[in-house]
Formats: sequence, C-alpha cells, structure tokens
Amino acid sequence: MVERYFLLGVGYDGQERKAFLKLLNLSTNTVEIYMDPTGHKPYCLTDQPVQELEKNQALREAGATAFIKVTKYDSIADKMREMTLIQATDPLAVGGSKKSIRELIPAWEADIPYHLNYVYDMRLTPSMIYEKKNDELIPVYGEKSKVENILQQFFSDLSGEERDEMENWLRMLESEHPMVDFTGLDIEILSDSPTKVPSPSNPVDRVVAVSFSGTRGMGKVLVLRRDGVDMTFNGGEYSVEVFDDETALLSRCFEIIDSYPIVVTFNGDDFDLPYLRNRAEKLGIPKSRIPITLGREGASLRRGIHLDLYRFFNNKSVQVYAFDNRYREHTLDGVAKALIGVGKVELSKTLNELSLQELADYSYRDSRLLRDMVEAGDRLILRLMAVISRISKMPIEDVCRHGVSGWIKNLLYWELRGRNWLIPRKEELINAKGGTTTKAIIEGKKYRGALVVEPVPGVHFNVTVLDFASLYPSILKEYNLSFETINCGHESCRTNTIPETTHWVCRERRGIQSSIIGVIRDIRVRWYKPMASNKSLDPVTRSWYEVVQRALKVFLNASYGVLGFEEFPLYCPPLAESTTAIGRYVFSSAVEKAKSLGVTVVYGDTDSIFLKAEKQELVHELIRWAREKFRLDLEFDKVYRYVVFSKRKKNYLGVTDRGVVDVKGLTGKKRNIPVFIKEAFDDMLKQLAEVKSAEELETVKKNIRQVIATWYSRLKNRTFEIDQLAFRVMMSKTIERYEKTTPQHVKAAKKLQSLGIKVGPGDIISYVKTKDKDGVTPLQLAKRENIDVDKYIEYMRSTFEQVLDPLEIDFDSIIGLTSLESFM
DNA sequence: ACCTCTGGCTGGATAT
DNA sequence: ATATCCAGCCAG
Repeated sequence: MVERYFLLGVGYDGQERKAFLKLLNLSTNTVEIYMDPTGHKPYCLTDQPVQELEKNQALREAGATAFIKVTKYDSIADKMREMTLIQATDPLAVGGSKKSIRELIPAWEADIPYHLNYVYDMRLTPSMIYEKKNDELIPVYGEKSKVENILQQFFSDLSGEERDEMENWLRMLESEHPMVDFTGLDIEILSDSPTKVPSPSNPVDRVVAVSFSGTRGMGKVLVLRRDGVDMTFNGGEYSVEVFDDETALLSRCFEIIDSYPIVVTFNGDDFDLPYLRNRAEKLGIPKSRIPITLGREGASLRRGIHLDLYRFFNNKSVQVYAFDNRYREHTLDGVAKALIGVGKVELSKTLNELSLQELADYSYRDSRLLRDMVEAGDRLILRLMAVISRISKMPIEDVCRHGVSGWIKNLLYWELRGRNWLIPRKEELINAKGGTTTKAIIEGKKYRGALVVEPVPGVHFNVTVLDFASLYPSILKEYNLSFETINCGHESCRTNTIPETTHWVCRERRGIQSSIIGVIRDIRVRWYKPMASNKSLDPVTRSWYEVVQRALKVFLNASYGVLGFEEFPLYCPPLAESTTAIGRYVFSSAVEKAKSLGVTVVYGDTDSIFLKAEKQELVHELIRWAREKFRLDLEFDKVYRYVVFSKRKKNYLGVTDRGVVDVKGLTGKKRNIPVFIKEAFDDMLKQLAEVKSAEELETVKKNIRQVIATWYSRLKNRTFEIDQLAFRVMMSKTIERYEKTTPQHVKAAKKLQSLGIKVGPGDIISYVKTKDKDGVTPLQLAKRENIDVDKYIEYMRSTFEQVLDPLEIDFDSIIGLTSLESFM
C-alpha cells in the first residue's frame, strides 16, 4: 500500500511558504530556514543560487531586502534542492510602495521579462493528492493514458504548446479527489438575557454545548452541566459527554477538532471558531493548546482545514451557477431546507429553558445539517470546492472566502508568473490602455452592453431558438482579447479595429487572457459538457462531469465581467467594452443574415435568436454562416411549440416541443411574490402546457378563464391563509441605510424592529398588504380581516395581464363575470 | 466581508 | 396628475 499525503493549497500571498513548510515537515530531514527578520511579504521562490541573485543589480535596485537560502533537505524532488527563497520589495504583487522592478522593465512589452521560477513549477497544485514514494512526494495526476485518449479523440486538432497546455488542464481536472474525513461543528452560547447576542471579541458567556457530526457516522454533543437543568439523556443517534467544568469541555472540543483534517461550520469564520478561541484564552487555556488561529480573513485550524459554508453559500456565483439559485436565504435553515429538505429544530422556548436532551438535540441538528449538506450528491460541495481550487490555484480554504473575482485573479496571476511576466499595476493598465468610448444605455453604467431585439407581440407557433455558445468567452478567444493585446504598441495593428469603438487589437502576439479563456472554453465545450449529458455513463461519474462543467462555466461567465469591475486588479475598461461591442456586431449581423435568408426574427437577446423557421435548411445555413464568418458556434438550443410575447423585452412564455413551459422575466415567476398568486399563475401554466396547435389554444383559453375566475373568487371570499399572501423581499442593507425612500418591506421591517425583533441585511422580510396607514404589516402580526383584498386583485391583474394581453383575454371581463355569478 | 458585467421590467416612494 | 427615482428581481 502506498502512503498518501494530501496537500490543500498553495496561494501567492505567503501561502507558498506555508505549503512549502508543510511539505518539508513531512520529510524526515532537518530544515533550516533563514528568514528576513522584518518578515515582509511577498516572497518568491527561485532555483537560482543566492550568489547569482546577489549580483542581480535590478533586484538590488528594486529594493530586495534579503536573500534567503533554504538548505538541508534532499528528499523531496530533485528540483527543490536548490530552492531559494528571495524576499524582495514587491517584485510582482500589485500595490508595492517602494521602487519596484516594474519600473526597470517596460511592463508587458518586455521581450525577456525578469526571471522567476516559482515553486509552482513543482506543480504543487492545490487540493491535489500526493503520494509518498521513497520519501518523495509525487502528485497523483489524472491517468496519463486516459488523458492521452481524450486528447486524441476530442482535441486532435491541437499540437505543440496548445496541446501541452490542454494536457496539463486535463490531467489536473481528471485527477481523483481525496476522500478525507470531516466533521460539522456547531456551538451554543448561553447569555443571561435572551436578546443579547454573544460577541466573539468579548466572550463573557459560557459555551454550554458543542456538537459534532462527521464522517463514519460520528455524532457527539459536549454539554455543560448546569444547576436546575434536567440532565437526563435518553439517547439519540449521537452520544453525549457531560462536563462539570467549561475548561474541560473546551479542551475536549479542541481534541476532537484536532483529530479531523476538515472541520465544517456555518459562519465559523466570524462566530464559532473565534468565540471558542477567545473564550478558551479567557478561561486560561494556554495558546499552545488551542488549535485555532484567527487571521484577517477568517479562522483557521492549526492542523486541519476549516470550511465556512456560510461564506461559500454567500458567493453569488456559487448560488447561481452551482446550485441553480435553489436557495435564496443565506441562513443555515434556509440553505439546508432548499438543498436537503431539512431545516433547523424549531424552538418554542429560549435556550436556557431547555433540558439537556432538548439542548443537545437542537445543537446536534445543526452540525448534522452541515454533514448532510457536505455529503449530499456524493460530496458535491467538497468536489466543487476542490475543482475551483485546482482551476484557480487557490487553497481550498480561500476558495470559500473569496468571490469569483478573487479566483480569476489568482488564476491569471499564476499564469502570468508561470510565463515570467510582470504583473501591471491597475493605474499602469489604465494609463496605458485608456478608458471607454461607448455610452451605456442605462444611466450610470460605464459602457454599452448587449442588444435586445424588440419582440413581435402575440402568439407564435413553431419557433426555433439558436444561441451563440459562450458568446463573450468565445469572443475573447477568437478576437485575441487580452490586456496586453488591446490597444497594443504596434503601429501596424492600429488598423485591426473594433466596431463602434476607437480600440484595436494586436496581430503580432497571442493574448494571454484570450488563450487561457480559450482553453477553459474548449475543455468545457468539447469534453466536460458532452460527458455531463452522456446518458450511457453511471450517475456518479456523470455528476462528477457536471461539477467540473459547472465550475468551468463559473470562470467563463465571470471572465468577461471582471474586466469591467473596478476592484479587479486587471480592470481594463477597453477590454470589457470591446467584448460587448464585438458581441453586438456578431449578434446584429446574425439577425440581419437571418432576415436576408427570409427567416422572420421574432425576438433575440444578447446571444440568442428566436426564428420563425419554416425551412430547417435555412437554419442550418445560418449556423454554417456563423461558423465561417466568425468562427463562432451558433447552436440549436430548442424549438418552442409556441411562444407568447408581449411588447416587453426579457419577458415571455414558451412551451417547448417536449411540453416544458419556460417562463422568463414575468412577474408570475418572481420569487418575492405571494405563493397565492404564484400558484394561480402555475395553474394557468398547466393549461398552457397542453396546447399543441392554434385550435387547441382557443379551447384552452376557456379553461384559463375558469382557472382565473376560481382564484379570483378565493381571493374575494377570503378563503386563503394569510401566509399565502406574503411578499418575501430581501433587505440589501440595514434599516437606517434606506435614506432616500422607504420601500414596503422596509416599512414592515421597521414594525418588526419596534417589537424588538432583529432585522439586518440579507434578511427576507415577509409582509402582507393591509388596509391601514402604511398599507403593509409584517406577516407575523397580520390578521386576515385587515388584508387589503383590492390591492391583491390589482397585483393579480398585472401579473396575469402579462400573459393574457397577447392571448387577447380580458382580465376584467373574467372577474366581471365572476362578480355577476356571485350575485345570482 | 453582499461585490463579474449591462439591459430591462415592476411597484411604490417621492418630487414637480 | 404626472414624471422621475429607488430598490428588487430577473435575462443573458
């Protein structure tokens, strides 16, 4: 049996050293490391001997403060023997204050950039499995023969560098995932007053319970004995350890934490772990016996890895692309209910009124939810994190803590460093490349975006939808867009212009961002996407491809967005603007082409075209044309039996040839509307799903009238539960920060606040419309008789009219009829 | 520690 | 009464 080690993470910000030291610790040899006493960051690793570095005038002048040699290890890889740690003042990182190397070498135009060979060359790829053979650590890559096969079958057109690059990506993404043990962790604090929120920075209150739920069916709750509390325990799926002394409880807690390589929490970065750490210190437990360290970005474990799921689920990209927007609230209860169908234990008493059994049950459920969420879908969450970690070259802990812009930044930095390029500062980039030249449609935006075709109102049967696959990433790839190629220095490239702008693109060299995005795009489109929908694979394998496919999609989608994001270190407005400008050019060309072929375009948005195509041949001709003219994949997406358009953009309803109803943008599908109206709307959709022809539509219209009449009378006769009428709207900021206006959900929130209920950003406020001064009441306080039924009828009308108008059904005539009937 | 972008719709609050 | 802004949610 081969002994396996598992290394999670190398980053750029001091992480190399950490990873490096971790590795060294695994070897049996003594290591001496001489560090610069000031401990300045950053540092980089090179295989140049120290003497050579000391002679390097450029480094000297750049303010390198120390040359450090690491010695006396010879057991890892040969290449690492001569590894040298240099500490210089900002050789690469953005934002250095002193004179830096970048001033000595013309940044991105340098032919021979400054040489630095990183530890990355060792391919200490994040979250990779390492095997220990003869005291050497060897990363376990995807099987070479398998990757060779994929390359031959799916990427046979690639050769040379491109092929090597693709091989690296495939070997990394195809490599297996470690099945590491983990445990969920949750703590309960008991304060004197129930309204007081325990503070991790001032941990005056006792830790009364700590629960664990982990792999191999482990379940355990540590409880503090308290006077006057019923301490009987009748068992459960977990075991209980009772402590008379809080210090002993915490020590035991730390012992368990230390025994797991991964500890999962919900908000452990900001609450559980800092609380445990500070409370333990306060009780006099020596620092050396507390396995928790607190950093600027969160809480870490001395030995293992801490994953804060709260941070992860808060990530918009994760929410939308990885979990299909299945959860909306960022609470443990909300996310767990949405993902695994179980929520927290509901309490009718306060914590200090609970018996041991009740407290333990309550606490245990939370850590159990964490475990179940992590284990769901064959450890989907962990695999997703690991894949993102591998793509972004970022430690898995940091993956949870950073947004998509952080991931992309890390990936790009890695690639730039791997090519020995200097990374430009933001100001340098802006100065050299300039700003935007187009004007946005929406006021306050920085540049012009996509086009939307005016829909042709009415009902259209047999509509074919085509779309450009990954339009923006494809444009970045095909048009060589990258920060160093846009508005480049070559006089001869100036004629290579971008429509509607004053920008041009380089013809001489291949853009780095362009090629990176290109590889990611190709690998997703040509290998992972098809494999994810390959029905002949077993479900587990397929879901694995699905995870990779989605992770790649996150990077692709955001790769364009970050270009226009001011806080992004490689912020480059002309790039972002050029991408959308080319997008508009391609899109409008396609629409014109369709028209010239005699095909009617009924709608289109950004990259999709809705065609009334009688002849399939014309559709294929359009697809061919796009490939030949733009080298872009215009793909068949779906056929709608029929589509219903109003005159509004981004608002339509369509029934596909398989009978699936697509609703886009209509009020009836928004998630903040009352379930009452949503259900009524869904009822109508059921009717519409059945329609196959224009004739059937006529008969179904009658049914629809009936459906609406039914729901209308339910409303009118008040046969509803009030929670069915609740609007659920999220607060994006604290109550006080709503200065200019007071929207309805904030009015409701204020009423809750005055009752002592805490409301803050991220909270979803449930309220109903009532007949009183403010017109709104929080759901908790509402009474059926105060409901403002007329307001709801109005809301129902506007929701339904979006569909009824184009179908030429008159809402008022339906409800008019109903009131007439009810008189009779 | 909410933070990839622009375009577009809605209802209600607020200004004119 | 009407126009404009604000805030939330969605399409792509």
